[in-house]
Amino acid sequence: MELSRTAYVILGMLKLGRRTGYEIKSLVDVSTRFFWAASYGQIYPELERLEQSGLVTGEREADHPRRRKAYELTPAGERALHHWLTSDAPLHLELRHEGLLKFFFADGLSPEEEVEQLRRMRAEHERMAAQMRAVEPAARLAGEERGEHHPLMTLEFGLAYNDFIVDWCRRLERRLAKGAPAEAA
Amino acid sequence: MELSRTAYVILGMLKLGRRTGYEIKSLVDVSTRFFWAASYGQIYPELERLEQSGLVTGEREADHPRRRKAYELTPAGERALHHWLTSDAPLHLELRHEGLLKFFFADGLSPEEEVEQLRRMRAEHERMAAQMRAVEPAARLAGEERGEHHPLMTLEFGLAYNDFIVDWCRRLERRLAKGAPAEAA
DNA sequence: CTGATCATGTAATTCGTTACATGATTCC
DNA sequence: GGAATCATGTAACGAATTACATGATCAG
Repeated sequence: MELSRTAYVILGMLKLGRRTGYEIKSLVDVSTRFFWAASYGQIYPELERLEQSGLVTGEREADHPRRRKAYELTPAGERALHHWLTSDAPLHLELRHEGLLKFFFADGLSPEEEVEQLRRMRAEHERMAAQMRAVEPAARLAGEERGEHHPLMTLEFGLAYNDFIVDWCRRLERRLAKGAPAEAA
Repeated sequence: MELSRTAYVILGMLKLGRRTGYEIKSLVDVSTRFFWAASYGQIYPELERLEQSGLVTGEREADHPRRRKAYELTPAGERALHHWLTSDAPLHLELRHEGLLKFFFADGLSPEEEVEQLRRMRAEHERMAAQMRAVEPAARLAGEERGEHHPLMTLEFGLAYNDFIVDWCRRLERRLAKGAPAEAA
């Protein structure tokens, strides 16, 4: 029974608690999104499939003021999640970075044009870092309350990661500003 | 005239010299692949489209021992490339990292299981770094000869980037080995 | 009462990979 | 002579985004 990565995102989120598709999507958008995104177009059909295969159970909540269907993990779902978490299958690793792609081809640009591009790339990573810092307090609180430290640690990684790229951009910008030679580090 | 990112990869590679589709693919596989991949299924049809729109010209090489079609940039192709390189359109930035995804959900794992996963993630990044180091001398030489420093600088970034992640994994592995508390950095 | 948010879903489209098919040439 | 590499292409499939449709409820 091969599951998609998105399926595991869902199983993982349900391990953290009973949730609707909408809630899963909202959570993803402030947490895993930075290294694994998911859209409604994936989540709802995948929930359907997971229920069909008995890895999750959905329940219409009659008490809730809104019409909604909340899901939780079945024992089989827990097992599937744990199996994936400990499996030695090759990891899907993928980076698509248009800023780096442009930089690769930047030999024809003037120093001014190049600095401008580096600034734009840096701005994007600063924006991401800011978004992460915005959710950090909530993540810290939730983590402490529930004894779950990994979501916060992943967030810290994301911050360090973005800072790393921001620093790299900044160094190059400075060097180019000083009538710089384009020599490597 | 909106072009795909893959189209720009091709234009960029042709800016560096006259090339066949096969050669472009080979080059991509040892250079941009780490932050922007491309397959034959994209390259050949895209070359066709680019020729149709007059951004590249292809020529059957009669002198060459093999039957092949080499392409080069037209002035319009050069302009399109330069326009993209200096444009302020939002950058496509995407990271998909199954290792981080697992780490995010790792609160249920035993320290041993977690260390094992971190090791696997580290191994993948070490492998990538090794691949980059393998092509580094050639990239350095080619860059010096032709005065094109950015491909090499991008490679150096890739190395630093992978080392950054490798270090992060290593730190956590050590902490976990010491009967570690899972506290954040 | 009105806009924001909660909530569920689907259809169309785009993007990209994988696998296959084919054949020539070069290296050992 | 046979394996590796050069070389071009396509078809099928899968993964994911975007946009759309729909409607209820909540906050001001």
